[in-house]
Amino acid sequence: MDRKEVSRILNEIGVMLELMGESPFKSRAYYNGSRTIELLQEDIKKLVEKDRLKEIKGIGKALNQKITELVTTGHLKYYEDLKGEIPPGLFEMLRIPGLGPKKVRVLYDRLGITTLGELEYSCIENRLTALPGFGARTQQKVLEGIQYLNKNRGRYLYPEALEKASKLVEAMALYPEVKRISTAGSLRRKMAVVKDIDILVAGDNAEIIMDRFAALPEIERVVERGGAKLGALLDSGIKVDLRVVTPEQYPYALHHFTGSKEHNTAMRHRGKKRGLKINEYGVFTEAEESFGKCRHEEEFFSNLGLQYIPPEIRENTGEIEAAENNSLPRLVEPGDIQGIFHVHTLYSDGSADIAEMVEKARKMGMKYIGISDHSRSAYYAGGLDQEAVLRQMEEIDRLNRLYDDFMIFKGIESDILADGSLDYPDEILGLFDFVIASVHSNFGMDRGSMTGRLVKALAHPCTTMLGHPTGRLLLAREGYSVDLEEVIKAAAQNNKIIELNANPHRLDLDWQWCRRAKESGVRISINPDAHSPRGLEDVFYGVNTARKGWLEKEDVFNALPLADMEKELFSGRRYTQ
DNA sequence: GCCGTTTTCGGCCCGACTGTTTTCAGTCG
Repeated sequence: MDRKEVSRILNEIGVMLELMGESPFKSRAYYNGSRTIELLQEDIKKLVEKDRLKEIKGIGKALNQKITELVTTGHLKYYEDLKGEIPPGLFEMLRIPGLGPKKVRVLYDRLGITTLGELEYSCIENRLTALPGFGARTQQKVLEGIQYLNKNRGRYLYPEALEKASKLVEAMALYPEVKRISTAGSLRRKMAVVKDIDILVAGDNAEIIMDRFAALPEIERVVERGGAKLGALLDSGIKVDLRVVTPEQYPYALHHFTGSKEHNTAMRHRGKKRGLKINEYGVFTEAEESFGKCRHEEEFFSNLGLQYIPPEIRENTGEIEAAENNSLPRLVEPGDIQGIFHVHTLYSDGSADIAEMVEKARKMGMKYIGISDHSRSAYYAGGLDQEAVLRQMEEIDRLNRLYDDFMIFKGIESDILADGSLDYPDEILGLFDFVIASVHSNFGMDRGSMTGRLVKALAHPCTTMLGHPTGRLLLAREGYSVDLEEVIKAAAQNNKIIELNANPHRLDLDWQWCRRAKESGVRISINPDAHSPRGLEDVFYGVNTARKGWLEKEDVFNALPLADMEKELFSGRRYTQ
């Protein structure tokens, strides 16, 4: 059993313990354990073999024993017993806003409700109002919650949420009462998928600011409102939380509401050890006096003896320790990107010709572009036969003569066939400046076979990089089952690049794995997988993910200047007969 | 269930908001 699965089970145990009314600290121990395993850098099987799990902070005797059982046998009796006691429908009920473990437990104990359907029926029958801690309002909210769940899965891709949030922020910034404003939360941390939009405002009159906000045309409905906080639904269904603080509180609140929760928790623990209390209003000594003054987040961190931690990496994965030691990475920036690979054209399923893609790339300030249409097996996408490959190469040669400050590299996105081989004979593959090897078929292979398939493709001398390594489509499709640890190892051994597919529906490799690749010495190419000129801009979503994965300029393949890239692609890497 | 330069027992991050209550529990972030 792998790391991800172990992490999922520990988390589920935490939830079940809450549902059973166990000590909240006990379930928290499982949540912490789950998170720790999820972010584990080392191979969990090896840790178990060497009996080194117990050295990890947060893994004690009980968790050590349980994780060991899971990893070695694939089962955990404790987990299965718990599962036997709790109807699966209770987990779904937890997704309803306003229902937590305690209330779900009451519904189960008193009304015997075990599914969303039964719950909806009980609401309609007006049975919830008689329960302790419930009333008419709660019953109505539960009913609405069920309907909302049915209508919407409630998770959104980053670009959609960003667009909506930016509109709200721009509109609010025009009001004189709004002194400062920013998005916060997962959106500011640039997560690939977000649940809601958090907006923080500094101002002295919260009531007026909340009135202004509630009156914005995008706001469909205000669902909660207090003295400092307003929750609303947008017409698109996205939940927005607005929080108003005073200008003095703003930097602290911005840090607090940016999170992540895990980062904040660790920051507060660290503060507490130094006799400081950290909350959204400030940093305070034990005598409740303000500790240091700050106008910006930079000062918030420096007052606490830390380097400035960029929002993207506030995930409590070592950033606080690094900030303490002055060893935070210098994260890659959009301006570091020098060129763009993985570009489709009219030759296969793109919507523009090579010249149009080149012009757009040049406008973006790029110094090179790597054209890579689909290979012949990708019938559905108009994959290129050998004749088309040669024709395209001639066109690229012709276009290249037009520029002395820009380079078009000849490439292909070659399907990785089921047996791990590439889609053309080596004589053809050897003609390309670069080859992206990607899986587009036989997604259902078992983990071992799929891993072997990718490892074999990476070992091919003509392969330059591995495209969209897991094949996932966010909110739509799980990736294929593959052992990324092995894939990264193979990339390192063969000196190959791994793509970070920057299409916002993919963002594949995920940020945790970017970091793992970096540590293994594997460089990442941030590729938009563009099918239109506009699509080239997706590369910047990939930069977000790369930053979350602690990548620096040196870790990013397409941050290489043109001259260095020419050396990379025109020297020994290619297959020669 | 985890943890310990005061501790192997007694803590465990913190606060706002809602709806139910009449002083607070539960939920959420």
